[in-house]
Amino acid sequence: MDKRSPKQLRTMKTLTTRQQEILSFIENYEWRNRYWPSIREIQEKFGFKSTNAVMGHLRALEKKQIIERIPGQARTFRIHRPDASSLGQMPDNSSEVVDIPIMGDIAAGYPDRVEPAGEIGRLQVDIQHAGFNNNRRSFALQVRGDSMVDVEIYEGDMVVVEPREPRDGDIVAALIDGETTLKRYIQKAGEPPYLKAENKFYPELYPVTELTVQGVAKAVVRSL
Amino acid sequence: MDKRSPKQLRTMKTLTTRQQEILSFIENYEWRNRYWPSIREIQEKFGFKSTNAVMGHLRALEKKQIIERIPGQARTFRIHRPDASSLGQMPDNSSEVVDIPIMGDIAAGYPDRVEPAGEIGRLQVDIQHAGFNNNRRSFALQVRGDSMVDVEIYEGDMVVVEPREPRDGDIVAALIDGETTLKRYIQKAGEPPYLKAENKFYPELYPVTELTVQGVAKAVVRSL
DNA sequence: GTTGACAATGGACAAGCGTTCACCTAAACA
DNA sequence: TGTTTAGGTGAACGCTTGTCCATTGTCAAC
Repeated sequence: MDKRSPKQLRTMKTLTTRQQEILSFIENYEWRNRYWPSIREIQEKFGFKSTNAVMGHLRALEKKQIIERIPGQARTFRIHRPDASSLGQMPDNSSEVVDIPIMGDIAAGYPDRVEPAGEIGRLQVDIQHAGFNNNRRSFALQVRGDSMVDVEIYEGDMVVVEPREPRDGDIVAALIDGETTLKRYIQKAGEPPYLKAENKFYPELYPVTELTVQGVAKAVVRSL
Repeated sequence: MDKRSPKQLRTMKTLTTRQQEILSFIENYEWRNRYWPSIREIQEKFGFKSTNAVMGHLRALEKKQIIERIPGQARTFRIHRPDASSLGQMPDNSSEVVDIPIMGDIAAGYPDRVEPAGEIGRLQVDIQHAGFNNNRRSFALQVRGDSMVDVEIYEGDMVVVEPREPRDGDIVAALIDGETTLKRYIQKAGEPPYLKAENKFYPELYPVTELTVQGVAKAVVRSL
């Protein structure tokens, strides 16, 4: 057991919830806009009534060497996190996204009917390759969870999904328990089809009902 | 022959020398610093005695839709540079799809100079995401070998490579022993850069010489 | 010879924006 | 019980920075 208190643990390198939120927003903002936010923009986003609230968090992040700033200069950040799995998470705040949607959560139906709230980013993918026709309603879906790690699809990856009837062996985007996940579609002759996770620690099998399968995964795109 | 005079040609879409210089500086600045320059920094770099000299060029670039700016906000640029080479060949007018050659083997030099024989397919991708929209001469490279399995890049995957100067931590396409492979580019302050395989069974380090690095990997695409 | 794009000077204003000082609350130490 | 850390309010100061006005000059085109 780690004898240190939660407090002590937090003061070292880990970030507090608030700090993580601030950091995520900053990264997210730059990712969307290609430039950094001003302190007052951060303030506004979090509803602070003083810019100094932001300053406190920035100072903390700077002391922990997560971010670096150039004193006195506007909108200049530098983020030291080579690890950057952060791109994959992007909590919320993606309000002003302009382009074609990456659906973070298509829980409640077909992608056509999804609200803008489900969009967590933009990505235009069109692949004419190996049967991936330049066709209609394909959409990108960002992967959460590790149900497909055995076929090398990881959290944060984007999967291009084409809405169509699945065939045996296809990887499909499926609606299970109100959440869209990736599963392998299995259909043997004379038997009802079912879904299967590609992770040996997830031995679950899922029945296929109407509206379960939303489309077939055609490609994985991961930005580096 | 084009009957229009050089002048007329220039007024359309091409940039004047000065404008090209300004644009290059801005792009370059952002590469190095990860944030945009202020107008006075541009002014100083070019030795202008008035900020308005810069303003004129920026207005011109904006009118030509090369750059975009947010009025009144500091250090906010957005650079739209549709790849000149791709502009001509877009399949149908599906906005900004770029088709990227898939090079099976780029052993003998820069991708520019590669013979069409090295092309084993074409991949039509348009990703407006994480800096990938800046594709000048991007090309796709099919991965052979397992030198990058620790970052989940596998044999058969296609990596989209953008020719440009690498930064510390980038994954780069590098020419080693007459063969193009993927490596991690490491450059610590005050030290010469080197390349490193992302596979714990490949502990090799490689020095960086001229012509070694061909570009920076921006995305992985795997068709399922 | 006039027009218009291009390039640049010089000065000044106002908004954007980072920074700081004083002060407050709550929880976690020691 | 006093002290530290995280989180926040409120207001003000002043540098940074984008913007605008007036003016000058060059060069090719009409």
